[in-house]
Amino acid sequence: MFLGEFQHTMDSKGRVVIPSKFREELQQGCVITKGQDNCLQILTKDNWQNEASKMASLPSTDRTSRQLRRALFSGAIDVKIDSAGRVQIPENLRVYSGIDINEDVTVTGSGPVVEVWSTKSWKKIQNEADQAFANINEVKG
Amino acid sequence: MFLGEFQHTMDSKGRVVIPSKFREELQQGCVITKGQDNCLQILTKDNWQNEASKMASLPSTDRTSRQLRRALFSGAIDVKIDSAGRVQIPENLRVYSGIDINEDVTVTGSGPVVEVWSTKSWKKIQNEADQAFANINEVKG
DNA sequence: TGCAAAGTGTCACATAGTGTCATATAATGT
DNA sequence: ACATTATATGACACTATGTGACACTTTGCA
Repeated sequence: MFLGEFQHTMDSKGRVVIPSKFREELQQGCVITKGQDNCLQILTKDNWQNEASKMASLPSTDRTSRQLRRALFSGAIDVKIDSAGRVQIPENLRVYSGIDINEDVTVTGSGPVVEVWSTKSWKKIQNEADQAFANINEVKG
Repeated sequence: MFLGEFQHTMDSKGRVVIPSKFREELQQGCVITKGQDNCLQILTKDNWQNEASKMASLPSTDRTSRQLRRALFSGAIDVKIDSAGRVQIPENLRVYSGIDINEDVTVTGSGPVVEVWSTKSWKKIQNEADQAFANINEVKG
């Protein structure tokens, strides 16, 4: 279970530090994929296998299934954490997430997955999320 | 399992670089075929055997099956990766995929196969694919 | 046989990616 | 508060990869 919010920067070579609290779970291999709202998701190997196997069972004769498979696999990449606790984010995922070289990055624990955001996008999303959370409490309260 | 998206160009002699991450799995021989939606597919030898035998077992009484089979077998060619990590794409497959000499090529991992696209076509398909993917996630979420 | 076109092999350069280290900053325990 | 440890980040050297160039080989055809 991943929890918390961490500020980092993407270095000049396109690498991002994984918060030390998350490393143990991710150390033996993890997969980065495109997530919702232009964030990136980091999944453990097990978690990824799970997602991927769902795809394998879909028929390749069906256009939508093919498209799903393409989106999932082409948007994913398996990475390993280097000795300084960083992972390399490939070009296409940098573009997708809007994280440029030397820019601020927010890494969040989001239960079963880790999410990586450009800090700009994160701030927007966070406002929305907080708002939604506050409203729910009002209703319940 | 092939993952990721890579930009290359077709050189003046009709060759395309295979991303280094894919080479190990393909090094001991692979087959290029026509794929769906005007992409090209690169399969490992094993995977190809598998596909081929599926095709062979389709009823030859069915017109669609015959067409599929012709496309698959007549469009297929086995290639080897040269010392610079490239494969030669024959004329007929270049035409089929719409990849011209010196043009941009997108190579994607799509689970069990590698797909090769003219970057133009890929951009179109990718939009559709991302859409399909986003919809699924919303339903799940 | 010679010529033209297509394909293959090799090399060198530029750049992107990787590994490592040193310093700066933050977290932790006493 | 202080010392100690862990973590983050920039710098930089090194390696791997991608690309263009070019020469050589093969093929098809006049």
